[in-house]
Amino acid sequence: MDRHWSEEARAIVRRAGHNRGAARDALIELLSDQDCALSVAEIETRLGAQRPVARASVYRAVELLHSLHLITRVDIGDGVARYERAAYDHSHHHHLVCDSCGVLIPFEDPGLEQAIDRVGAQLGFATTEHEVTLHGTCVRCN
Amino acid sequence: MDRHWSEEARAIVRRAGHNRGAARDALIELLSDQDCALSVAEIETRLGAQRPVARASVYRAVELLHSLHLITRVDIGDGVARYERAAYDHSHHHHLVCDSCGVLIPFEDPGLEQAIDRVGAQLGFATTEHEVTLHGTCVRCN
DNA sequence: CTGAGAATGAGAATCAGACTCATTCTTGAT
DNA sequence: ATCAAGAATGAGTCTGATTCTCATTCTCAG
Ligand SMILES: [Zn+2]
Ligand SMILES: [Zn+2]
Ligand SMILES: [Zn+2]
Ligand SMILES: [Zn+2]
Repeated sequence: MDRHWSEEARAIVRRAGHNRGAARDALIELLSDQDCALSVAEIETRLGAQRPVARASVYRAVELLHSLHLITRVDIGDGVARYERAAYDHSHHHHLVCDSCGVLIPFEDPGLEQAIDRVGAQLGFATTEHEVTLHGTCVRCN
Repeated sequence: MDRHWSEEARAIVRRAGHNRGAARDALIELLSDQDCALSVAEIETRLGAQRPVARASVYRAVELLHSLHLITRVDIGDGVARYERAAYDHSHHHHLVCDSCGVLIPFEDPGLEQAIDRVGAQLGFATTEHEVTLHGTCVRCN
């Protein structure tokens, strides 16, 4: 899906002083093909279809990629963290969660982003990242 | 702090068909005195100072109050859910989390709320609740 | 006052995520 | 190409939050 992202991600990881590793490379490749967030369990399962990868390695990899701002963490309140690749231009989406069927719907909204930027600036808070999640019922469920 | 809220909360719980219980009443009383969110562990400790309350009871109570929209759940990404009372007029605040010192700073922003309402409406999504969290460094830490 | 049903308490069971350490892989240097 | 040092990985263990179970206690309508 996004070949450029996976190349860039590997380059940034190396520049940060890390050796290359099969598990992390496979994870980067997997995330580059996704349009929305995956949980660690989902990542582990999908990678395992090709070559088994230890859970600890998945956690280590997402932690590193997240600390380098290469992926964003999505928390929809079910106690399971999800991760998805971040765009270089800081463009990103947020999520609607249907509490009835559990579907995760991504959306983008410039007006919302502006409002968030304004809030951080007003309070003198150096915002590095933000999370927005809407809960409710989707069109099919209501 | 907000006597009206605790009375209203108990009335709504009863109307929903639940008997009264000492543990839940104590929890409601505690939350009515708070300005911002508390974790289950914090609730348990503070209640225990007066009369021991089982952890399971705290979890049951916050689950019920949350399902009745009497409290809102705040998830700042540290794996610990926090809860705070909700206002009747649906007014509420969101949070800034300092990733350096961990402080939780509440804020209100009408413009942000409008942007969120607009998004849900545009996508035909019946929004019941939403969560916004900004991460970064606070004034003292940056 | 009583009984049915609800709430509570204590502890076990789950589950996500963090940690440990022995083994394997990368990579710069020889 | 070879080697050693340091990094990454895998398998399993450990922790901490949340959920589940069930016996006991409490609430409240009758
Ligand atoms: Zn997404
Ligand atoms: Zn955003
Ligand atoms: Zn708050
Ligand atoms: Zn809001």
